Amino acid sequence: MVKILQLHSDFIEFQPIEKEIPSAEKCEKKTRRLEDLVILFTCVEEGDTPQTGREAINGVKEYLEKVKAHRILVYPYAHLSNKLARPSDALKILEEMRSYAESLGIEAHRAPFGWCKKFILSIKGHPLAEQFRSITLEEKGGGEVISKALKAEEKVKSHWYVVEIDGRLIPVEEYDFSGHENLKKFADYEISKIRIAQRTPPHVDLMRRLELVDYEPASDPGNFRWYPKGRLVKSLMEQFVTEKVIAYGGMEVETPIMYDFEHPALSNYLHRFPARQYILRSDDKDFFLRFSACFGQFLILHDAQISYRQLPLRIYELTRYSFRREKSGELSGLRRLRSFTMPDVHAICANMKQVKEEFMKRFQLSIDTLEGFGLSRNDYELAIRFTKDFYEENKDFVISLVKKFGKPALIEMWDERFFYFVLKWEFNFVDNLDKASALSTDQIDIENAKRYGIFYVDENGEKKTPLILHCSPSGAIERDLYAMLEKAYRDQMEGRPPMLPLWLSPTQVRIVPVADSFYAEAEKTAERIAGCGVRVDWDDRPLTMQRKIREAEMEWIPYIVVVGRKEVESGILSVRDRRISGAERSGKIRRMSLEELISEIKDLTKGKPFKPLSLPMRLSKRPRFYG
RNA sequence: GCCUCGGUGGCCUAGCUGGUUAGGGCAUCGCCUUGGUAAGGCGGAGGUCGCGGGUUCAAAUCCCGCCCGAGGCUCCA
Repeated sequence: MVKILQLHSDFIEFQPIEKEIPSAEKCEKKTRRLEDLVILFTCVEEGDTPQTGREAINGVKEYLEKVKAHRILVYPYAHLSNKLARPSDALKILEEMRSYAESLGIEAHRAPFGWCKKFILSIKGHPLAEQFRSITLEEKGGGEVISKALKAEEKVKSHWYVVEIDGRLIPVEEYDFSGHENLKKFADYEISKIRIAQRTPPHVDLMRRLELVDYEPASDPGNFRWYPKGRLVKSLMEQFVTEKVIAYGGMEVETPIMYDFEHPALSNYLHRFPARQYILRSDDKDFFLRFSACFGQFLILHDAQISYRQLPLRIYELTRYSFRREKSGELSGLRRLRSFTMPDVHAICANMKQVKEEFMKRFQLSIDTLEGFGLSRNDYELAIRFTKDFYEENKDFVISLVKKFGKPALIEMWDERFFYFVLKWEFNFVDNLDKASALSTDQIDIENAKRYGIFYVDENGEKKTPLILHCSPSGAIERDLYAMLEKAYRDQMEGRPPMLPLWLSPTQVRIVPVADSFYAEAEKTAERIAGCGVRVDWDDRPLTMQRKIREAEMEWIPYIVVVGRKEVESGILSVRDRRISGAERSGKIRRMSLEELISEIKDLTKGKPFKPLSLPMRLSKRPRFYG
């Protein structure tokens, strides 16, 4: 097996110092310098042949094209193996590599063999600059140390289509996107990866200004602090998804956030994603922080006694948190974090027929969940990704998803299966910077039941391996909030009042007394409303009424109630309704009784979770957390 | 990780072709104002100008190194 440490470098300088073996090559002891090249620290093992060397160079050539380099240096490097080839064979193969490379039009150099050399080198910093390869003839490309999954992904050949609701598959480049501008943006983002924006995403300013969430400089990047209002909103969102999933039949569990690196069932799964976890050392054991809820649930299912009678069987956890150590440059506000909250419901199914039925239910569940966050089908785009084989056998099923969705969808088709799933779909949100990211998703997993030893017993008493569906009906909660804030920003830009859905607004009703002589009345009103299960506060600060209204508007409070002499005398409230556009400002004021206001709010928030306000009801008692 | 941009009281920011006590706005504190649907007035306090080094008579300002952040590339189970 030829092993190569392959380094895309700015330069190398090397100088032979003394012979290490008697058969060392003849050479001058002077320093040589080469610039802008790929260095191949190469180790030749027993059994390698010149053909192995040529094969290695074929791989190198592909790489050179990718990184746009033209020069290589074959540098003998014995330290990559403990079963080295005989020096004479090794030298022959190394020279073969050099000359073969030259025959391919590559400028190829070789460092002298058998010498102790000193060297200085500078490696370029891009992601592909450092690679390790090992080449054997029997198994082309096999035995590579770098992640198989990441490798596989590079090789994946994708074919892109848009599918119409009538089932026609149209190659993306031929599709007429008029009337589907958002889908166009999404497709552009996915395929051509055009990204221009050079500004902070709008939701980042909003999340801080509204005192919802903020960066935490004392933590690792991508780990956020949640202020009281943000925690309240997030907690309601979490509760909402959980209630939805339980109604669908999910059994909620809770599992550890860290797992043993060496656990046999996990290591296999894990080694597909090297260097992306947080590692935690405790005594002399290494743990990783989970990057999804799969582990805990699969381990529970592994130990469970499951009968075919119980299928489909749904198991659910909302992870707070899942951890993914994304590269620092990939992080972006609430859109992409290193720790995030993820509802994850798995269903184990006996067969494809059951999978299909279950899949449709979860598709609807996901639509309903996003709907609850105020995201309608106009706000996101469907992508469906599958292998060619799966599509050929299940065309109707795939099309039925699109039909149910009711809009054309983006299709990615793979020639072969490189992942553990044969089909997945996502709902993708496109933000104000034209960047897309996945919210809800579901996958058909045909691999992990076996990997984790999950079985059910069928009607004949035989152990069977099920299929597993992985669904997050909302996607990461943080990302839902990101989508809501981005949507609100867009509303504002287009002249509509930005706001969160009523059931998620931290303050639903703000009472503003006209003067401090009405403070007692304001407080009484607030308390009556609070007693009915509505989040209400009142502004007792020494400010003008106009000022208080302005600040309430800037907090996106849906109902602002002014209390003064008129209201006390008539018993009718003056309610400023945020949903009524500011164009005809006087139209914003609605006259209604306390009971009418409360029943309107109850009505509009029906079926959604409620939590009481977790801040003092008197504004003067609240600290300012940001700004 | 690389590239680009940035870091000035809690927040936003002026100053940055080097030169008085670093200027303003918001918030905070105090006083006045008691108001009818998006900013009432006056005053006070609050600053290691990210960190370290260098150049200079003199550095927030110029140079070097580092730290942190954002965006882009890449990546996205």
